[in-house]
Amino acid sequence: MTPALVTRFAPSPTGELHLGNVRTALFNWLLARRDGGRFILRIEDTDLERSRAEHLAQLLEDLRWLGLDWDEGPEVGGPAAPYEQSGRGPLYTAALARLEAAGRIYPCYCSPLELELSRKAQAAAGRPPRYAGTCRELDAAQRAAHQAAGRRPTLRFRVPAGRELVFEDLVHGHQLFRSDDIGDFVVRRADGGAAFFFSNALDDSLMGVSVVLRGEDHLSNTPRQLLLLEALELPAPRYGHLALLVDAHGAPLSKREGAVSVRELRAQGYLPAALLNLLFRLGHSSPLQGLLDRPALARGFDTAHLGRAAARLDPVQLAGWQKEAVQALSPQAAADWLAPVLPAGLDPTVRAAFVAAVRANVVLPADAALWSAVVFGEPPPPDAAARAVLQEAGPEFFAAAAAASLQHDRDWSALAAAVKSATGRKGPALFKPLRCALTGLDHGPELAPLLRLMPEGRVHERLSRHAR
RNA sequence: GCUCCUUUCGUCUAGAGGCCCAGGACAUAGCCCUCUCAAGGCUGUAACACGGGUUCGAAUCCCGUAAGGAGCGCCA
Repeated sequence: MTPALVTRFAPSPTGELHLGNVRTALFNWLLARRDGGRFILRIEDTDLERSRAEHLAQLLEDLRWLGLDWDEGPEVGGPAAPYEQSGRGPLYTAALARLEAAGRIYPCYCSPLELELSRKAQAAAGRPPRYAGTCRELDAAQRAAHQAAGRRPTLRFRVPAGRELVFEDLVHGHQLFRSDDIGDFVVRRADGGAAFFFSNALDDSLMGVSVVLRGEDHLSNTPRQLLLLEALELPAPRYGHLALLVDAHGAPLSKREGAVSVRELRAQGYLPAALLNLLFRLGHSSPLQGLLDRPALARGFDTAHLGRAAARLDPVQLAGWQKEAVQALSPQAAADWLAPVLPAGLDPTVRAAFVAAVRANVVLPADAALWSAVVFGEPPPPDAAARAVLQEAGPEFFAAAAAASLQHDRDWSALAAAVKSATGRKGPALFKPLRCALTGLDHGPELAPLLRLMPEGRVHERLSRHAR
C-alpha cells in the first residue's frame, strides 16, 4: 500500500495572514484533500518575541473562514502533538543530543557583533558572507575558557565538505547544490531555542509530512535541511517550491501593501470563494473554467501545473472572482452577506426582495449600502451626470411626474405610463430623468422592484423636489 | 560579491520541436438585449524579453545578454 499523503502549513503567528501565505496553505490543503491524505497545521512560534496569542487565534479563525480545515493541529490534536513548536522543546533537545553524539554539531562562541564584522569583511573582499568557521575546531580548553568568560554559545551544524546535494523539486525539477557553498549554520540559538532550519525540518519528518509545498525563498535553503535530516537518519519530504506572489506593481508582497491581509479583505466583504478561486489560478493553471467550490478545486489541483514565474496579485482579477462569487450565492447567503449594510430589523421578505433586485450590481457590501440608502433612507445628492439630466427635463416634467405619482405610488410601469401620456416623452427621455430624481444616479438596478420596496409617499416626495 | 530561481496578450495562464502567422480566462473595445447601469449573449484588439546557435523545422533544446526575484542571519 502506498503511504498516505501528508501535507502541512506551518505559519508563524507574528502578524496577519496574507494572501501569499494563504495560497501556500491552500495548495497544501488541496493536495491533501485531493488524494485523501492528511493536512497538518503546525504553529512555528519559536520566536517568543514576536509570536502573539491573538495572532494565533486570528490565524485559526481566518483559515476556518476560508474553509481550510486541518486534520491535525491546534485545537484538534493528533498523534504528533503538540503542534505548537513552543511546546516541542524536548524533541529538539533529544535530536540535538543525537547530533552532538555523532559529532555533527559544535558550540560557537562568536558574538553577533563579531559575526557581523566578519560578514562585512567577507563582502568587502568579494566573498560570500558565510560563517568563517572560527569555532569549528576549538578544543576543550578553549571552550572552557569561553564558558568561564560567561559566553553563551550557539550550536552550529558541521556542514561536510565536498558534498553534492541533489533533489527533485516538484516545481523546478532536478536541483543540485554544493555543500562547499554552505557555511556552518546555527541549529540552536544562544537562548536555547531551536533555529528555524532545524525545527522546521525535524518537525516535518517527525510528523510524517510527505510533501512540502512552500515559498521559493526556501529553495536555496533546502540543502541544509536535507543535510540535517540525513545526519539524523530521518526521511525527508518531497519539496515543491512555489513562485512568490508579487503585488499589483510587481514588487514583492509585504506588509506595507495593506489590502492583502485576509482579515481586511474579509472585513471589506470579499467572499472565501473569490479568494480561493483567485489563488487557485495564481501560479497554478487548470483547464477548469469558472467559479469552483472547494471539492472541485481539490479535484482540479495538480502539482504538474504549478508555474515557476512569480505571479502578480491583480485587484481587478480579485474583483472578477468576487463578482462570480456574489452571483453564485444562494438567495439566503446573499441576504446574510448584505445584512450588515441593511437597516436593522428589516422584514425578511423585504430584505430578500431588495437583495434580489440589487445583487447583480453589487461587488462588495458597500455597493449595496448605496442602494439601501436609496430605497430605505436618503440617497446621496445627485451627481453631475444626474444633475444634467434633471435640468434638461425641467420643472414642468417633474410637476407632471409628481402629480402622476399620487395615483401610482410605488408602481413603476403605471407611473411611467402616466408620465408618458402627460408629458409626451418616451424612451430614455422619459425614464432617465425619473431615475435620476428617484435615485440621484443615472444608472443602477431596475427601478420597478426598487420602487415597490420604498415607503409610501417617498416617490412623490422625490419627484416633487424637482418640480420647484 | 557568490549560489540559485524566473521571463508568452494589460493581468493570470495554455503550450513539454512540427497540431501555434500561439489557445483560454479576467480586463478592455464594439454589437445584441434593455428605461440606465450591471448581469447575460456575440465579435474584436492584444504576447513568445533580446542576441546567437542546434535542427529540414524552435515559444518549446543549448549558450550568452538584459531585467526581476530569492538565499548566503542567534528571522521564520
